[in-house]
Amino acid sequence: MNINTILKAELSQFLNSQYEIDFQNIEIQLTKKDFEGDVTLVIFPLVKLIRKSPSEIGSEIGVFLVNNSKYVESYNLIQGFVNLVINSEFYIQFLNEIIQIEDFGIAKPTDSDPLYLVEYSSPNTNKPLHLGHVRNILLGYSISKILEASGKKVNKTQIINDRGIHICKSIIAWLKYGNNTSPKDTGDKGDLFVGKYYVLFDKIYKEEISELIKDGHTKVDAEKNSSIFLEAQNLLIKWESGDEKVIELWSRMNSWVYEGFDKTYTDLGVDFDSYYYESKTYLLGKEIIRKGLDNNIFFIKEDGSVWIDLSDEGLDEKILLRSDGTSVYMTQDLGTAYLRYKDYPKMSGVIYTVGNEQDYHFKVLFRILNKLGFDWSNQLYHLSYGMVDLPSGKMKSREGTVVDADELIHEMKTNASLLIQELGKVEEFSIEEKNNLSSVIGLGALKYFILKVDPKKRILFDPKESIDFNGNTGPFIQYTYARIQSLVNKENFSKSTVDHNLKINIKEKNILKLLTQFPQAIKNSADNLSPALVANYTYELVKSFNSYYQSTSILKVDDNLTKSFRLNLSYKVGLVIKSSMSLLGIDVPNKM
RNA sequence: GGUCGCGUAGCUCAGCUGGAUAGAGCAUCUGCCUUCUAAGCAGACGGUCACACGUUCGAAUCGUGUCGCGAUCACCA
Repeated sequence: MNINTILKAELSQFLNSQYEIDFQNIEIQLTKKDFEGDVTLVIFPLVKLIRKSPSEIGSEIGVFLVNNSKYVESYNLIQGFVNLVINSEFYIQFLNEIIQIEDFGIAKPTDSDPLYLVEYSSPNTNKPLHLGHVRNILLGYSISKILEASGKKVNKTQIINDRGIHICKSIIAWLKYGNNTSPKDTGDKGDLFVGKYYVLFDKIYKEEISELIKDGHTKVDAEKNSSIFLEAQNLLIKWESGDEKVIELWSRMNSWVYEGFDKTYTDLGVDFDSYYYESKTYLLGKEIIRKGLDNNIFFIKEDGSVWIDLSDEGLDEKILLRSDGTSVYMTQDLGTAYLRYKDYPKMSGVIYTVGNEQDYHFKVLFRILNKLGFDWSNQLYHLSYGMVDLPSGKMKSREGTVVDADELIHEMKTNASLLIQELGKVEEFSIEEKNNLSSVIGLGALKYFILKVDPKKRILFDPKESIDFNGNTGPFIQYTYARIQSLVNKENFSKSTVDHNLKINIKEKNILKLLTQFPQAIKNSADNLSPALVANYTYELVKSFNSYYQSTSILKVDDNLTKSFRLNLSYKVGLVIKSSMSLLGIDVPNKM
């Protein structure tokens, strides 16, 4: 039951009978604050068609709707805007309708719904996850949930960058200085353990370079001739040739890293349905390039490297295979894309959650796939998001100026825990309950902080200033949910049908108005690939409810009908908050 | 230099496909806990929507240009 569609139908009936015009696109929007009314019709578009003044048309429509529509109580006309007051009956009917639907607004996709692959996280296996990954992971996970809620089947996936020179660097440093230890020996988290050797490699590499420069080499020359670098390069060649010892070592180190990543994913409350590995797709990429060469889509330069020329499309030449025949980033991505469509032939699209520093890369990737004649190339979307910057500038893993994901999660929980103690609301909680609550609130704050911002905007994160727990934050929303649970539990509430003739007040109407918009909010969020829309919707609803909560004694009325209505309303708001937060991957506590 | 993105209150951000007097939070100030949880509520203060021109009944929103910030244009990933 949607008031907009009802009104549109009634209006087009009016226009048909009075003026014999068929006009479907009547604009209906929410009435602004400070004006009386619930919804507003913008009648300027009709002025030209009907050739009457806005005020004439407006009052004709207003009178018609008041007389003919079951739900329009009154109207007022201001400068070409017809504000309609919708009656209590509509809202109560609406509430009665949705109270019966447990997951109001949330679709449950079936096998017949279109399938989308959402790729996110996509880490390198040579170092731990950092704040940038956290934004990526939260965005990807949330958008998967939102797509599902809007009726699409989703397969959450990642491409794991498990091969290449960067892993070889960690391996070399470990071989030289690792004394054959494993994360178990040192007690480190696996990804952290391997990351340490990556940092160590870089340190030695830099030392060797400056030595070589001292000895008279140029910088470029020194970079190419550093012995540790040559060792890493040599290792990569051995890896590509399938050297058993190297492969064994490589997969052992990777497995440490995966263990570490899994821990972080669990902490963040995200998961995946499928995994792709570059080590398994880069050869396929090479094959595709060979075919492209046969079809003259690519060309070979004198040194043997393979390129594509996109200069006629405003892009430039792009390398696809190095002169030594080894693959580059693009090679792997071509292979991965192809493999995915082989695995899921009926797929309706792939969404790549990758930072905006790679906008150009994806533009080129999609163009190449198109040139290769894959008809699915226009179903690929790059969900591009802005970088997370620190006050000191960009995060650089090699320089150690990164905010480590695990540390950040830990810190958020600690801060939440301190606040819980301070507020002293949970003294009767067990240690376990307190820990759980700290985790829910700390993570809620972190997730909401990141997701409420438009993905394409960059975020400035100051590690010194911890994320807020007041105002437009995750904990604020969680708090409101907890209050509602408290009401519901206190009364042993069970849902019921509310009497049609009850009159509702302004605040109740505002809340119900917002509830009617929940499905639309999800749809907008899915269409724009932006969890921020869901986040902001939730905040509006929560604010509105809080105001109601504070000004109305929800439980303290003599009239049982009114009390029942208030409880039903509160209960439903609670459910919508919960659904909405779950689309952001945020849990809500029953008590806090 | 080319391309892409961003620029809204002191700070952090909303503002959906153009609509009325541009909205929140933080910070500052004023009230409100013997009343369902004060992580809250009500209010005050705070704006040349970077700038200019254009499109039209109407522009923060669309177009062009200028300025500022960022990203990118590698035999790195």
